[in-house]
Amino acid sequence: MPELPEVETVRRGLERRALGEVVVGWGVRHSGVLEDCTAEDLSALGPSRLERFERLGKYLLIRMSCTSGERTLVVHLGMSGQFTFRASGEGLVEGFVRLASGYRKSLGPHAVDAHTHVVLDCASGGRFLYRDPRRFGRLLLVRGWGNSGHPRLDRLGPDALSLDAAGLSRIFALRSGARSVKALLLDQSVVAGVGNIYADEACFDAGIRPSVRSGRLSRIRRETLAACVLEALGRGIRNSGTTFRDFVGADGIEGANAEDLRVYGRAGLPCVRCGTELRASVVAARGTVHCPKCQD
DNA sequence: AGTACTACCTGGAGGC
DNA sequence: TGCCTCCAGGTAGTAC
Repeated sequence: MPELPEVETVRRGLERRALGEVVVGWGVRHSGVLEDCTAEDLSALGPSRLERFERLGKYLLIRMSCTSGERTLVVHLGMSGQFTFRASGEGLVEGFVRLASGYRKSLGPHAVDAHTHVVLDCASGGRFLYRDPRRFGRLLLVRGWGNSGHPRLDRLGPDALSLDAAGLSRIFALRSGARSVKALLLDQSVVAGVGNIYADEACFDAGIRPSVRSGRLSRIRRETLAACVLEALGRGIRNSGTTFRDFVGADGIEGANAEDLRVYGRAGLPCVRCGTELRASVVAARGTVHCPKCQD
């Protein structure tokens, strides 16, 4: 479930740890994760210096200088993707923090296992691992350093963090209609970066029921929702992302935001605001949790 | 055109 | 203990 805050956490970790690394070997173990490119295409890049780590919505954009020119490695983590970097000589991070859910990894995040699909070896001896148990994630290779050049990128609306609340509210006004507020938030062509967790959190913070028709929101409530979306995403980033199962940052460390969630994953538990039992439902074909008293 | 639904994929949880 | 079924969810493609 890597959404904007999780991808941003990975991006910051890579920027801190792996800027300037030169990839010299591409080990593709499961080519199914590659989209519109082949393992041969990657190998043909030659030594590739990683110049910048950027992000657009839930996509990680790795800007590379290759012998054949500038390329962007586009990474989508899908539901369970991990993109980690271990510097040469750096010790393995063994085991994970045990979560409230009780879940715990048996393998270190930097161990190559059956779910490790791509291994990038660097001239320094460092190594990137792309691991994704559920295989919803994808790697794309795009020419140049732009934010377009592939249908997946071209379809995206503005990145949520590129907007202020007023700008986001205006976009909501333009794109609202018969569909639910939750469907609006999840549509990456409206605003890129919001997924199921932060959509539910933002709706709770705004006091808006996720199933409400987006076109029925008043201007004031749209503005509140926009502010709450940005606040929920910001909180997620400050907490280094939400880990329910698989998410880890570039260093293999889990995020702490799961403990800060108000509604997601808390169906049946009391509302933090009023104590009413939180209700589970399906909205926009996604598991959804809301407070029947605080949200209307 | 806008909206809704489903396939993809796998591990984990729960039932028996 | 082990087998089975169901569930989770981001995106693209299809259907309405």
